[in-house]
Amino acid sequence: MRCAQIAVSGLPYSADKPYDYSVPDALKAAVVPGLRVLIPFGRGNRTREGVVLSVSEKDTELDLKPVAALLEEEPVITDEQIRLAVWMRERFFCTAYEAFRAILPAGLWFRGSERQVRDKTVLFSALAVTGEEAWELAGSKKRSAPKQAALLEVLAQVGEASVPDLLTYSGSGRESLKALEKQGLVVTEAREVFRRPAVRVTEPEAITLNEEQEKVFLSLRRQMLESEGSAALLYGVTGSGKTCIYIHLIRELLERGRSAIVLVPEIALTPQLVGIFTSHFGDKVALLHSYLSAGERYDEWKRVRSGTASVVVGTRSAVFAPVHDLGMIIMDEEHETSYKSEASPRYHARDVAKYRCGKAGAMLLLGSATPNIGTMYRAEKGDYSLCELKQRYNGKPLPAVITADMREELRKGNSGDLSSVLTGEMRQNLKDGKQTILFLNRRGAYSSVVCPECGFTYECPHCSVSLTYHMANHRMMCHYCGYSREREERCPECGQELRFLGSGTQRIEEQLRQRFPEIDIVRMDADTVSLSHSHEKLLDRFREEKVPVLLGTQMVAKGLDFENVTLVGVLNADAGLYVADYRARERTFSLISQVIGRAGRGDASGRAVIQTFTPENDVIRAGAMQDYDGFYRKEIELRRAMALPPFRSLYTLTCSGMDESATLRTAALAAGMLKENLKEAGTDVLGPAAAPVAKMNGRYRYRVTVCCGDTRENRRVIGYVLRTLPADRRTRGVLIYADAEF
DNA sequence: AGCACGCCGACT
DNA sequence: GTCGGCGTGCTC
Repeated sequence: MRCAQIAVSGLPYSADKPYDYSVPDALKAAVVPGLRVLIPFGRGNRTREGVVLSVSEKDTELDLKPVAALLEEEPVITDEQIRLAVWMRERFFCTAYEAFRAILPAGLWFRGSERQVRDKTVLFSALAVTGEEAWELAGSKKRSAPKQAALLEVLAQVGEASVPDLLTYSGSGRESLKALEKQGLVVTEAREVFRRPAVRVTEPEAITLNEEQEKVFLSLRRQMLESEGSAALLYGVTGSGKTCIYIHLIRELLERGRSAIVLVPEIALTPQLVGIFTSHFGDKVALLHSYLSAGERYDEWKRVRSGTASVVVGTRSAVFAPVHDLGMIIMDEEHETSYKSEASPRYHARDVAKYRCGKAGAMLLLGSATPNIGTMYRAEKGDYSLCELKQRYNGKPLPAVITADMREELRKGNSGDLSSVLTGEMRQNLKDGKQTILFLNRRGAYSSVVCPECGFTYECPHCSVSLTYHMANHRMMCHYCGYSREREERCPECGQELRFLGSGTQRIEEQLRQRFPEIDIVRMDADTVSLSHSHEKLLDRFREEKVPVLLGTQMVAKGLDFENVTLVGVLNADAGLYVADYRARERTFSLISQVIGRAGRGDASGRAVIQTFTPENDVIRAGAMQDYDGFYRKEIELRRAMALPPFRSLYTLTCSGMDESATLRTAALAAGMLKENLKEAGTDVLGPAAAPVAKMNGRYRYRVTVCCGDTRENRRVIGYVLRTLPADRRTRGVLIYADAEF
């Protein structure tokens, strides 16, 4: 009898394994590995999707269920991709089916089944009256229809917004919006939102390499052509021309009929890069990222698969692009955290890239000005070759860095968020007609409210975090679950007047307006970006209207080039440094470095002001001096001493459940099982401990951390715990998953 | 994870 | 007498 081993959809990790099905004679010819099929599953025999992993002949007349139907005539999944999925399952503790979902574009999964790929539209609401009229109406509706008033207030501020955003920010329901539409105050229309972003094709500048670049290029070229399956680190300061080298290398590959994948951390923030690649390689470039609709992504994916496109530029998931004859994977800004997936499969693009390059005989090229500590260590050890670019192009100097001691400011009676040093420099810039970028570290980017008398704060009822204040809707909101409530003037516990704590971008904007009442400011944070639906619109305004100040979070720190920016400020350099995460120091360092790199990219020499409460901190000091090497030396010794990655792998098991004691009990059981089964010397099982956000969406979260060698046997034990524990009645209602770092 | 089967309480 | 509560165990 013909049998097919099938990876089944919708299973938890604990039930995931190949399931045997019989292949009816009529389907015998078509059922081959890689084919997606429909199969009956479970007692109810409900239809599920599956992927054929292998096909075999078995004489045992087992009572197998038959494959019900085929989802396609020819398999879309290659043998290579099946092996990749199996590898991912073993390494990242996901089901095989989840791995396939990551490997293939979303659009593919909907074809043939009931869901269809359609043009994605989103409802947008806009004011049908002027902003002033809206404000007035909002005032008069405050009593009779507070929800409508809230909607009008938000719209008066932003003009228009998508309906989901609008409802979230105003805390109102669809009914209130309908009422406003009926009154003719608001118009709502469906709009296509995910058009393929028009690529700004820059003129294909002549990219001649300078002496240093030429040397690096030649050495990488030799490695690429001669030692297949190897990896290299291109360590180059911001503006040293890494992109030029990428282009020259890709050109060499294309001449030999091979393909390349270029990974970038966030495509919306690197439009220039996409433009440059398109200008050099034209139609050979395919773009793969999450801002494309499922249909568009599917089309680009097909161009890659057919071999029409041989240069893929994309974000994390583009590491799976099915290019023909892969010759190189480039990971630009390889230290960026967005390369790690936070949902199952919890993979790091670097690990997948390494695997694929090894199998395909391709070169993995990691580029960064502040390499990941593990990457630099491997380069030092000789696992990766190391190429260094030290010169900034045109010999532009790095900005002068000034550290502002915020304790000193406090002593001088300045309790605001802007140091006198920074405002002084800003004043100078305004006089010179130059622009300034102010950067607020994410940790401090939102403001909460506190009672100075009794310490009361608003907490989310579902998550163990404080609610933060949002100017757009004047409401207190939870960043994890979206819960919102109104803010009171006085403390509900003791009646004292409530005060703001932390410095939201909005609050800093207020302080800026007080100091510089005459100037225009572009604020770029999660709120303004989601309401305007674009980073680019905000950045264009900053660039083209030469707005004096850009104030924002993380996103302003990325690879943006502004000729006229000569001053950058990091408002809270040390926020995020003192958190319970061994990567905090590394992240803070690269953040500071990156921000400093933003200044002085034009002709005038730049300055950077680093505000901190701990100017003596070694990370801050190394960051301010742009001393990656010094930072790396110290950090790698710390890691060695504590036996953290890259010296050992780190596996985090997270348990989450509605019942706190059951969740903790499950974590303790997991810790016990791990300790019992991981006998290898140099293995540590830590915890259980409450996760940094101990409660999210009503679920308590406890973690167990395992530090051990990167071995198959260790992963087998962890997999065993993940499969066994859910069957234990003491863990009822508790979810368990694991996350790996190598 | 779903989903059926099972064995106990309050209803026509 | 039955409808339905969710605890238990399995899925080729």
